[in-house]
Formats: sequence, structure tokens, C-alpha cells
Amino acid sequence: MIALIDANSFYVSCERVFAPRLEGRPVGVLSNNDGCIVARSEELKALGVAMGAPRHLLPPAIRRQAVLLSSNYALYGDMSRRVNAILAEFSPDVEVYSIDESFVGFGGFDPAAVEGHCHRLRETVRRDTGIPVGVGVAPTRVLAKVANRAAKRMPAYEGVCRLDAEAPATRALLERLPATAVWGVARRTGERLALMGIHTAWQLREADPERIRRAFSVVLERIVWELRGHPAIALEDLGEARQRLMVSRSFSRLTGERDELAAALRQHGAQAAEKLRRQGSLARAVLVFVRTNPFLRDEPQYANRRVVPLARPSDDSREILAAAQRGLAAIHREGYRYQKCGVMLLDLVDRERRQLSLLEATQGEAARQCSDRLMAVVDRLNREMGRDTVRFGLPRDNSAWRLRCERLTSRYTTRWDELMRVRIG
DNA sequence: TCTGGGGTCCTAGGACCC
DNA sequence: TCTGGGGTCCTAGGACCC
Repeated sequence: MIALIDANSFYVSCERVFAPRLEGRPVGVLSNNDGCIVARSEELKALGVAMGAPRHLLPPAIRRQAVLLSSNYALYGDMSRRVNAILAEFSPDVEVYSIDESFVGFGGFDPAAVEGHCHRLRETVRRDTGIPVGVGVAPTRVLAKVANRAAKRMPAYEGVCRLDAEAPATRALLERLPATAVWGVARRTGERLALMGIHTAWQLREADPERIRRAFSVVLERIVWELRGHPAIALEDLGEARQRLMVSRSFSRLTGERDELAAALRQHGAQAAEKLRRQGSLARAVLVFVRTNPFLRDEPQYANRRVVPLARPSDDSREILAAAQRGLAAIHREGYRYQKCGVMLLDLVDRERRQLSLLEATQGEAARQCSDRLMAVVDRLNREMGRDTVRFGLPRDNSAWRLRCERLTSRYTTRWDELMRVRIG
């Protein structure tokens, strides 16, 4: 059996742990630059506010009633680690799927005891972190997702729902569930399924897997098997290295200045390189992209990207930033007001398994060791003394890449100096 | 004035090779 | 007038997830 543990309105729940007066009120958390709603309390959902709704398009009445907060990723990331540390006490097999969701394997556990175990897990998370979670237990991940949804929506389950593949209760649930509520089936696929007469999760489960694969893909075929209780989606290794890595941001205001794009790309590139070193990989290529704001129909539009190969697989910020600047030079055009840019590191390879070219083996080794030591020092200083203690190139005041975050709460769990600060009123 | 930032996997189609 | 067949690799783009 596998359990999916999913926090309820995770970002909002984190905020409420440290501001209990937000309980019972409509609360939303905004994306970077305070742009869109990315987390909603039940009260905010009840007001009809959609996920991803742009803040500036919300009706004034809702903006008056609701508490809308800037996103505080330092806080959410730390709370997420705390939740996962508790999960690890309940099973050796924890796979972190996202900041607010983890799969927990109960292979080898007494099946009859799993539900009780999950209730204790849920209560412990709530008691020790303050975060409410729902638990869905089933033989496959797709069914665990279904179970989790039921656990959250149907009070009778008290937060823990177990679904066995062949149980009548499972069938009843799947017959009432729209196909598009199944994990991995979204609008496009749902529209095509409807043309085949498949509207519910149960109908999808009963469809011929062969036919589904031909009409769609192996991805959807696996979902059919999973709905039937046959595992078809594997548990990935915990902490497996990413295959690509991106850092990008919208500007807090549009900018046409090449220097501002260059400064933003230095910032993003340096952060991407740091992530790369943290996961122990090397990149073989750097992709740079820029674009204008596609929502502004009256503005001239431009979007472009460029892949710049690196001379050798590298995790050296200087080489990555140099490549990013070459990419920018190739795609920057005058006469546009840019809204966003970013750096993606591609073709990542494991640092320990790097292949040395003959040239590197003879000439480059000393330089490489020097680079490794320098980067290690940069990372340590930034880790211990705070981000941006060491950075590449001069910062600018009032840079467009600086985020707007006007309703930011304190980093309660990671900064002593912010613990007692009260900022939201 | 203001519309996020990451990721994954799969498929189709072109380039290239023999 | 005539112009194979099959394989691999790579990239772009679609669709989906949180």
C-alpha cells in the first residue's frame, strides 16, 4: 500500500500557524511579484476565487475582505522539511513529490494496521507542525490521489481514506468522479476522452488499455492500469538529481534596457549554478530566454531563446554566466519592453562520472581544481553569511529584477531576528 | 500599474547514416 | 522519366503536474 500525504492549502496553513487570527478568514497567498493567487483557504475558495487568478482582476469586494499575502518560500520550504521529517518516522520509504505532497510506502506493513498508522501519522504532523494534512491510502499512486481527495472532502473519513482496488466503495467513488479529476488527466485529454464516451474515472478504468494507448499515449494507458490497482508508475529515488534546472523571474516592471536584462541574467545564472552544485551535477549547455508581456496586446511582442554549449561540462558560475551573456547578445533586440527572462541549465551529467577529455586530463585539471575550490568558498559564504554575500557583477539599485512583495510575512522558523516581528495587520 | 516558477515525460518529425 | 528502406539521434512542442 502507498499513502499520499497532502497538506491542506499548504501555504495558507503555514501562514496560519504563526498568525492564528487568520483562521476562519478568506486568505490567499500570491505568486512572485504578488501577481496571481497560488494558494487559497477554504473561505477564499467559497468566495469563488479561482486558482491562478490575477490579483489585479479580483473584484474589489473580495480584495477588501480577503487577506492576500506575498509568498514566503523560506517559511514554506522549512515547514515542508519539518513535515517530511515526521513522515520519515512512520516509514523508511518517503518520496517527496512536491513542497506540499509526499508519497509514503507501506510495503511490508500489516495491511490491517495501515489505517490506524495513518491516523497517528496525521495527528502527529498536526500536533508537531500545526499543518493539517489529508491521507489517501491505496495500492497505486493514482488511486492514492483519488483517496486523498476523498479524505479531504468527505468528513466521514476523518482525514484518512483507504481505497482497495476491488471494493464496492471504490467503484462508487470512481463512478461519481469526473475523468478530468484523475491525476494526469486534464482538460485536453478530457475533451478527447469525452468524444469516446468516457466521462468518469470508472469509465476510464474500464476502457481497453490497448485502445487508450493507441488513441493517446502510454502515459494514459498507465493511468488505466493504476485505476485498476496495478502499479504502473514507479517510485523514483528520493533526491534524484534533476535533468534540467531553471531559474527565471518576471520583472517587477517592464524594461527595455539591455543592462537590466544582463543584470537579471547574472542573478538567475548564479542561482542556477548554485543549485547545480548543490545537486552535484555539471551542465553541458546553457539556455537563455527573454520575452515581452504576452498579455499586453498593444505592445510589440518578441520572445526568443538561445542554447549556448559549454566548452566542457561545468558548474563554474563564471563559465555559466559568460555563456548566458553570449546568449543574451544573440537574442536581445532593441525596441521592446521585456517582462521576463531566465536561464536554464541543460544536459546535466553527474559530477562524479564526468568524462575527462585528453586535453583536460593533461592541461585543465589544475584549473578545474581551482574552480572547484573557488565555487565551494562562494557557496559556503553565501550559505553562512546570507544570500548575495558574494555575487558576480555589481548590483544596481532599483533593478527591475527585484521582486515586488508588499505583504511578506516573517521567516519565523529560520530567522531569530524576524521571529517577533509582526508585519501583517 | 499589476497576469508565477518551476519540473516531468512523450511524440512527431527532421537530419543523418548506412 | 526515373529517386529505397530502415535505423538512430536530436529538438520542438504538447500535455500534464504542483
